[in-house]
Amino acid sequence: MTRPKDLEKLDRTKCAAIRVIVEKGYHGATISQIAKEADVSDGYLYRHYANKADLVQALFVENMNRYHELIFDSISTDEKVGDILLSSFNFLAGTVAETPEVITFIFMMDHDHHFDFPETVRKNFERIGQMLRAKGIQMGEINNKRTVEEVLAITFGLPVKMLEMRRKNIISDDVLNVQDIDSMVEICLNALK
Amino acid sequence: MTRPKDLEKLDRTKCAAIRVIVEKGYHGATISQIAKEADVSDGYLYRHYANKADLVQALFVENMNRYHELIFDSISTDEKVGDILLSSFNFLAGTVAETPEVITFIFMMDHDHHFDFPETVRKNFERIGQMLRAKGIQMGEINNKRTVEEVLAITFGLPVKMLEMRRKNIISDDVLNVQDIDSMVEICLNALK
Amino acid sequence: MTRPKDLEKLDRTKCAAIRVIVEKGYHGATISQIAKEADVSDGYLYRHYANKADLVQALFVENMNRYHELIFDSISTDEKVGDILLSSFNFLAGTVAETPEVITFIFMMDHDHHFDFPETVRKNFERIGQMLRAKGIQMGEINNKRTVEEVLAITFGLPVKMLEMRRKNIISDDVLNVQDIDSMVEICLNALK
Amino acid sequence: MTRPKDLEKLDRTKCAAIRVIVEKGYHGATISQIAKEADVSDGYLYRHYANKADLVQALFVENMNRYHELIFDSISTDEKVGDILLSSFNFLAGTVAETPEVITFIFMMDHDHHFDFPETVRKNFERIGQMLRAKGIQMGEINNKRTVEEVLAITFGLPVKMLEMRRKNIISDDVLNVQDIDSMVEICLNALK
DNA sequence: GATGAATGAGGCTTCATTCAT
DNA sequence: AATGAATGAAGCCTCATTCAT
Repeated sequence: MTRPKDLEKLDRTKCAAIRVIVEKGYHGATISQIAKEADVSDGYLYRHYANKADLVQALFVENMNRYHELIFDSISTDEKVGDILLSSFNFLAGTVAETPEVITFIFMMDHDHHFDFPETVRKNFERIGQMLRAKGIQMGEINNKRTVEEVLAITFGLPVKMLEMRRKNIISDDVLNVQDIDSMVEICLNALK
Repeated sequence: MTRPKDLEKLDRTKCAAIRVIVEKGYHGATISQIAKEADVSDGYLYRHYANKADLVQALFVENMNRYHELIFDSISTDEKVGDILLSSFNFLAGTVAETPEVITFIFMMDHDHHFDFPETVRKNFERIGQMLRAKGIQMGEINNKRTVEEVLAITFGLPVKMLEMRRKNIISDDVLNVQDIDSMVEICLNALK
Repeated sequence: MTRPKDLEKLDRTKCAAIRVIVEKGYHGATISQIAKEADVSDGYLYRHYANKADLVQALFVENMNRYHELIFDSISTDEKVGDILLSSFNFLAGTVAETPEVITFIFMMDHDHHFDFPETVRKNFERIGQMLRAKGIQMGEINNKRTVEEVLAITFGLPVKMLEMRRKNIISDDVLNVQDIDSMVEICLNALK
Repeated sequence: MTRPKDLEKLDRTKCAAIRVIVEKGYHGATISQIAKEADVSDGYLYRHYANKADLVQALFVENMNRYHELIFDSISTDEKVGDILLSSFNFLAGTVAETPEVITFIFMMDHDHHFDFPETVRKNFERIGQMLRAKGIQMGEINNKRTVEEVLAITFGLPVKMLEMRRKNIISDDVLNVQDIDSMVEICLNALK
C-alpha cells in the first residue's frame, strides 16, 4: 500500500481501529466509525489497507510480532523457562496497564474462529513452543511427557485466559499485580511438570 | 404444552442454528440460512426467540446448563477434585465426539467479547469455582493460595483452550483420546497445587 | 429467484429499470433510482435479480426473445425475405411508437462493449442470419456472395442504426412512418443483392 | 508553445486514455489507471482537461476530425462516391490494423447514449451527408429518393456496424481484407441506389 | 400458529477531484 | 508546472425484522 506521508496520522488510525474493534467487535466496528475516531476520511483507510479484513490482519500481525520478538529475545538470553515466563507475563501485564485494548484485541482475534490466522504468526508460535519445551526439559522444568501443544496451552493460553477472565469481570476486576504474576508463573511451572 | 411434532421442529431449528453459527460465525450466520437448513420459515424463529441475539443466548444457556448440571452432580457424588475433572473432561470429549459443533459454539460465544454473557451462567461458574476450591483444599489437591479465579481458569479455561487449539490445528489435529484426557487431568492437578 | 406474488409490481420494476437505464445509461442508473421510480424498495430488486448486471441481462434477454420469436414466426410463414423484413421493421417501428425506451435499451446494450452479450441471444441471431440467407438465395433476393455476417449487418444493424440516428436527432427527429419503413426495406433488399 | 518533451507526455496520456477506456469502458476506466499507464500523475490530466468527460470529448473530437478531414479531401478530389467510400473504408481498415483501439473508441462513444456528442462533429457529419448525396445523385450512384439521413446510415453506420460485429466475434473474427472492403463498397452502392 | 415476501437502514468500497507541497 | 496523498459523496448490496395472508 501507499507509504504514509504522515506517520502520526496512520498511528492514530491504527489506535482508533483497535479501540473501536475492541469496543464493538470485528463486525460491529465500522470503517466509518474508525475513520471518525481517528479524524480521518473513510477513504484514507483504503489507501493503507486493501479492505477491512486486511486492516485487522495487519494490526494483529504487527502486535503479535512485537510480543514474539520479546519472547525470542528472552529465550536467547534467559537460562530458565521460569524467567522467560516472567518476561512474558510482565510484558503482557505491562501492555494491559498501558494499552489494554491491544491485549484484548489480540485475545479477540486469537479466539475468533473466523479470523484468518496469519501463517507467519502461527509459525512463530510453533517455534516458540518447541524452543520452550526443549529448554524446559533440559533444565528440568518441563516433564518430557508434555507435548509442544500442551506447553503452548499452558504458557500462553492459560495466562491469556486469566487476563480475559479479569477483563470480563467473571470473578474479580482488579488490575494484575506482582503477586498475580508470580502466581501465574508458579501455576504454569507446576502445570508443566 | 408443546406438541411432539413441534418439539422436533424446534430441535431441528436449534441444531441448524448452532451448525450455521459455528460454520459462519455469529454475524456470518443469517436467519434465512438457519431457517432454510432447519426447513422452517424465517418467521418461525421469531415466534420462539425475540431476535437473533436472543436465539443465541438461549442456545448458550441451554448447553451450558447441561454441562453445569453434570459438574454439580459430580461435585455432589465424587470425593476428589481429580474425579470431578475426569467427569468434566470426559463429558467435554464426549460432546466433541458426538456433536463437535456444540462445543465449538460454546467456545465461540465464551470468547466473543460482544456476546452478552448470561448472569445465570456466570453465577453457576462462580459457585462451581468456590465448591471445587473448597473441596480441593479439603482433600489436599488444591493449594489454598489458589483463588477461585485461578481454579476456574485452570479447570475450565485451560482444557477449553486445548480443545480449541486442536480444532484450529495449531499443532496437531487428532481427536482426543483417553491418554489426552488423563494428561489434561494431570496438568490441571499439577497446576492447582 | 423468488416467484413474485405481485406480477404488476415486478412489471413496474422492469419498466422503471429500462426507463432509468435509457435515461442515465447503465452506469448512471442506480438501483435506488430504479426502485424509487417503481415505488419499490431497493431490496425488492435483489429478490428477483442477483445484482445489477443480472437485472440488465434478464431485461435484455426477455426483450430480444420477444423480437426473435416474431422473426422466427415470420421466417416460417412468409415466402420472401422482403416480407420478413417488413414484419421485422413494423415490429421495431411499433415498439418505437409504444415503448421507445425498450428499443433504445436494446440498442444501448447491443452496442455496449462491456455488456456481457448472452449466448442464447447470440445463437438466435446466428440462426436467423443463416435462415434468412438461405431463403433469400433460394428466392433470388440475396446474392450468394453475401455472408451470414453481412446479411445480419444489413437486415438488423442498418435499420437499428437508422432508428438510433433518429433518436439522436442527428438529422431529423420525426417518428418513423410507413414510407420510412418501405424505404428501409428497399435499401436492405438493394444491399443484399 | 508546448515543449517536445511535454508533447510526448501528453500523447502518452491520450493513448493510455483510449487504451484504458476501450478495455474497461468509460465508467470502468479510472483516472488513476490512465495516469498510471501513461506514467503520469493523476493531477497532470486535470492540467489539460477540466474533467473526465472533457478528456473523452477531446479525444473523440480529435480522432473524428482526422477521419472527417480525409473524407472532405476525398470528396474534393474524387469524382465518384464509390471512390470516396473506398478511401473511407481503407482509412477505417488501416486504422483498425494500426491502432484498433482508436476505432473501437470511436464506436463506443458514438453508441454511448450518454456521451455528449460534440456539435462540431455532428455538423461535419451533416455536411458530409449532404455533399455525398449531391455528388451521388449527380453521378447516378445515389437514388434521389435517399435522404441525407439514409445516406449517412448506409455509408458510415453500416460499415461501422460490420467492423463492430467482427470485433464482437458475432460471426467471424478475421481481420478485414481487400475483398471485405470491396464487398462493403458494393453493398453500400447497392443500398444507395 | 406459521409463512415468506417485502422492507430499508446501514455496511463496505470506489474513485473523480482537489490542493498543499 | 507537476505531483499524489487525501477526501467524502455515492453506489451496490445484505439481512434482521415485520406483517398481511
